[in-house]
Amino acid sequence: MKSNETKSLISVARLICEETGSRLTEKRQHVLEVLFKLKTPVSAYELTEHYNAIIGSPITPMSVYRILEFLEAANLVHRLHSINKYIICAPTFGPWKHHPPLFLICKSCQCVKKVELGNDMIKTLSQLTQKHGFLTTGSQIELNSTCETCVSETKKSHSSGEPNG
Amino acid sequence: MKSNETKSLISVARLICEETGSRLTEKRQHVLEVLFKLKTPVSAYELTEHYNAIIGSPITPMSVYRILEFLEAANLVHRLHSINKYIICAPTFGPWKHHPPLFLICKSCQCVKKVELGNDMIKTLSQLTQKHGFLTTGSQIELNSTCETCVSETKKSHSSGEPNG
DNA sequence: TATAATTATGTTATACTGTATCAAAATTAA
DNA sequence: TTAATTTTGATACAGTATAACATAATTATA
Repeated sequence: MKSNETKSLISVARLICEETGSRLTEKRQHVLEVLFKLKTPVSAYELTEHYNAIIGSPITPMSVYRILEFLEAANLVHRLHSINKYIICAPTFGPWKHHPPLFLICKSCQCVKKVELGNDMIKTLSQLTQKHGFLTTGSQIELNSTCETCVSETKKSHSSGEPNG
Repeated sequence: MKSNETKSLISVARLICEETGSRLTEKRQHVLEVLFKLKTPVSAYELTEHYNAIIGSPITPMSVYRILEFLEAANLVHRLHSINKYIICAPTFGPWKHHPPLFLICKSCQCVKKVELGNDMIKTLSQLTQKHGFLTTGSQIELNSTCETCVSETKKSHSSGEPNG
């Protein structure tokens, strides 16, 4: 039993595919659904495991890579280069042909937060990239840092004086 | 015969290491020198090949990884997460403990441009990351896009109507 | 409808990337 | 000199990504 959210996701995805003359096959749908359920970013191999656990018919990493490539090109999935993982990207997250969001990625626990940039920020960034000979559209920004949780945990283990072994 | 630039690089690196009580060993020096010569970002394995080609004594990827980790912690080498590559970072490029630069990376040819951000830009970004529970210091920003050269080359091959096979 | 062309997936193999582990060597501290 | 620490050597292996070719499914064309 699919949720309404999932149904809407699939129908939007189908529209996007039809626009470009490509097909939203069953496997591609399933990959989207699995990513939608997970919400959190996963590697292609992790996705393969989840797929095989959730969906009836099995899939190989090779197919997953191909499907991810397709979905990424269709702006339905986003690839986080810094951590080699994938997350669902539309329609809940929305496309960003002209307004790339900022992805905050924790170096330690690899949690991710998507942040919308303000208009002036976008403008400044666009000017900067153009000035240096890079395309603005289709760009994606990843900021690698450390999240509060990981910072406080590091502090704890340091201040408590517990041994590392 | 080492250039003056290389000599100054090494002496600065030595100072940084001495500050933290660590050692700038021969291998570490060599890795720095190879990266300095290359200027362009390389993977750990590519670096290994260059090292073995340039330097007399051979090195294994395992050692290269360890040395890169060390040099990165010392702010002498920068790791570009998005493309899993390393570039020299000091003293020519300078450290950025509190003012992370923006790295423009071409998805197609993987060329890299380092861009200094203005003070207001830094400020806005810092506020944004803090607001979302991420650390500001030690962060690094990578923007994946396409460089002008690759854009025009794509256009050329498309407009000329030449077949893809 | 039959045939050809295109697209998508199956399957296997393999290359590339990164880390764990333990041993040996080199350096520093006592 | 001995002990502790740091660095490197060497091997194995886990994880990531792609190449290549075969088969199946879909679409286009006669």
